[in-house]
This record gives sequence, structure tokens and C-alpha cells, in this order.
Amino acid sequence: MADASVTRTKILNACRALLEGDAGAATRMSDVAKAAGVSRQAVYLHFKTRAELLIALTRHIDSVENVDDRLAASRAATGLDRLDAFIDAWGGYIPVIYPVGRALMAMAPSDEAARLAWEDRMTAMRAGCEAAVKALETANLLSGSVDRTSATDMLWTLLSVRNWENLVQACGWDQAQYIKGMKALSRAYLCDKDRLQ
Amino acid sequence: MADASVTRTKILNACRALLEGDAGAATRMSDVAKAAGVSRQAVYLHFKTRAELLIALTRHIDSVENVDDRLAASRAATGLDRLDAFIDAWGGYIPVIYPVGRALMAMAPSDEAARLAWEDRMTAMRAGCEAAVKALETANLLSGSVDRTSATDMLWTLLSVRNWENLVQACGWDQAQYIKGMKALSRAYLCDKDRLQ
DNA sequence: CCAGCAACTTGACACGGTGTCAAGTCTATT
DNA sequence: AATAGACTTGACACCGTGTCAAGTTGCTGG
Repeated sequence: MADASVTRTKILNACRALLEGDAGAATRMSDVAKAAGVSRQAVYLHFKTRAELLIALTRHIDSVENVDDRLAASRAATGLDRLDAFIDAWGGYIPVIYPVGRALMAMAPSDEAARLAWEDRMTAMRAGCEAAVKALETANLLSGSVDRTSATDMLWTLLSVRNWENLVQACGWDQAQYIKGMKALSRAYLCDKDRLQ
Repeated sequence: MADASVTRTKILNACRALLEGDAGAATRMSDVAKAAGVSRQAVYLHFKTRAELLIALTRHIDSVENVDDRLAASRAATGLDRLDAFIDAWGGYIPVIYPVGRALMAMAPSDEAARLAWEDRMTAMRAGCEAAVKALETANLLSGSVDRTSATDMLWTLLSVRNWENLVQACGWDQAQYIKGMKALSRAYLCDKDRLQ
């Protein structure tokens, strides 16, 4: 089996499984190698550093899970529907990337590459927030007491992975509760009550 | 100078200063020792582990900054005032513990002691959220669409250090903006609009 | 058929940070 | 002058990441 891409995929899948398992973010390179059935050095042959492996894994998950398709739905909607659709799409995606995200976030304070990679993803997600805010504004639903930028900042913060983690992991909410709660929360903050419905 | 408590305090102050400085959460035991003008082993004489040093520092900061006094004010208020007072007190405290908190949060995934210590603090803070929610309930201001537990979960999440970090550090909000935004946000989610004022 | 290349293995090692240990120094107190 | 407590010095073990050099295996093209 001299097929590099097969080995690469085995490593990525093994890594993903471990991150979703008990070891979680503490998963080491040697654990990944063992689980993938290759030597530790083989892992380094494919990924120069641990950060690079995790970053490659986020991309791998994106393509396996069809992220683009998920988010496309929200782009079609307008007004309040757009906010809801975006929360459905992004909120449903969080549990999928969470295991890798957690590992990346954990190493971010000490690893520049990891920090930048995660920051990039979050910046991309922010664009979705901004678009949702704009849709509300266009529909004349945005509350008069917030400007577009701070509305985006706030929505971006509310929909952060850490808040999902807090509600779902720490408080024990289920996914449906989380989605419902976030929709109610965002709406309560962003929308002008008098103009709703 | 054979006074152990003086050295202990020097170490704590040096550690605090470093955590607030450029190195931030990456501050090492040897950095602390150097800054305190003491050998690395002297630090270990006073604090068995890095986690223990950071935990001791949180208590030290609490006593220096009179945390109890700060939070006492909020306990006197009722109804909506109580929510505002709590947000003022806790929100004003976040920037103070943030540097140590960040270091503790950074090591939490790999250090059980650090994780538990931080979790404890957050649990204590949750009690304040619960009391604020109860005060709203008593004043008949709590929205009918949330039960007391999920209201507490949500408020606790909204007022998390990570959200402060996101808004103030990442988005560049100033402290006053943060406090104002959190008050508006909590109120919008928790309170029944029709019964306000 | 075999030369050569690419993928992978094996085992050793450097580095950085935490935490430990043992022996020594300094100083205030009795 | 002896003792005890606080601190220093320097060495070392451990762990995980990342590197290096020398092998092995297996496919492929001349």
C-alpha cells in the first residue's frame, strides 16, 4: 500500500475519532499514529505539526459533512427567516466541528498557527452574522437601539462555540433547546418588538 | 529577610503583573521567580504546582480587590435593579480576574486542579445569576416563556468571561459598552416586555 | 528483470517546561 | 555557639513535540 492519500485519510479519521472520544483535546500524536495503524513518524510525514493536522482535519470534516450546502440554505432567506436559517445552519454545524475546535482552542494560547486557523474560521462565521443583521435591517426589523456593527458583534458572540459548549455541555441542554434558545435570544436583542409580525 | 509571607506576597504580585503583561497566560514558573527576585525553587516552596499558584492568586486578588464588598451591593436590590446591580458588580470584576482566569482556563483542559478551581468560581457566580432571576420572578417580571432554570443557564452563559473576552478583547468594545450591552441583552431575553415599566 | 523511487518503519535524540531532590548558605533567635 | 527556618544552587526525571538518519518494502518504468 504505497498510496499516500489513503494513509492520510486513515490518519485524519483516526484523529477525528480520538478527538470525539475520551481523550478528547488531550489526544497526542502517538495516540493518532497508533489508532491509524501507522508509525508516529508517518503522521509527521503527512502533517508537519500537530496544529497542521488539526487544521487539515477541520477542512476534511468540512468536505465530508458538506458545510457549504448547509450554509447555502440560509443565504436564500430574507428578514427574520434569514436569522433563523443561519442559526439552524451554524448551530447544527457546531457539534460537528466541536471536537476539533476544542483541541484547536486549547492550543491556541500557545500556538500561533492554531490560533490563526481558528480565528479565520470564526471570522468566516462572522460574515454570516453580518449578513443576517443586514437582512433584518433591510426588512426594517432591526432594533433602533443598536447599530449594525455592534449588532453583528453581539450576534457573533452569542453564537460562539463557547456558548454552545456552556449550554449544551455544562448545562446539559439538548441541541433543539439550544437552537430554540438562541433564536429567541437573538430575536429579543436584535429586533424591534413593535415591528415584529 | 526570613519572612515567608513577605516572599509569598512578592511571588503573587510578580505573577499577577506578568499575567497582565505581554507574556500573559504563557507566563512560566521561572518568569515568576525572576520577576519576584527569588529562585525558581522558592516559588515551588510556597506553591506546589503552577495551578496552585494561580489558584492562590485568584484568592489573593479577591481579598486585595474586596470582591465581597463589590457583590454585596447587588444583593440589596430587588426586581430589575437587582439584575442591573449584579451585572455592574460581576461585569466590573471580570477585567480584574481576567488575566489569571485566562491562564487557568488555558490549562484547564490538561490540569484537573485548574479545571476544578475555575469551575468552582463559575459555580459561585451562577448563584448570583440564579438570585437575579429569582428577583425578577418575585417582581413578576420574568418572561412566561422561560423557566427559572433555563433563565439562569442562559444568564450565566451570557455573563461568562469568554463572552466578555469576545466583546472587549476581540471586538474592541469598551467596558461601559459591554455593561450596557449585557444589561440590554439580559433584559430582552429574561423580561416580559408588556410588564416592563 | 532489476534499478530506482516513494511510502513507510525504527530508534535515537534535542528541546522546553514542570516538578523533585539533596546539599549548601544565610540569618535571626535563644 | 547552636539551632531552625527560609532560601539558593545545580542536577535530574518526565512528557510531549518535533527532527534526523538509516533502514525496509513494494510498485513501476526502462
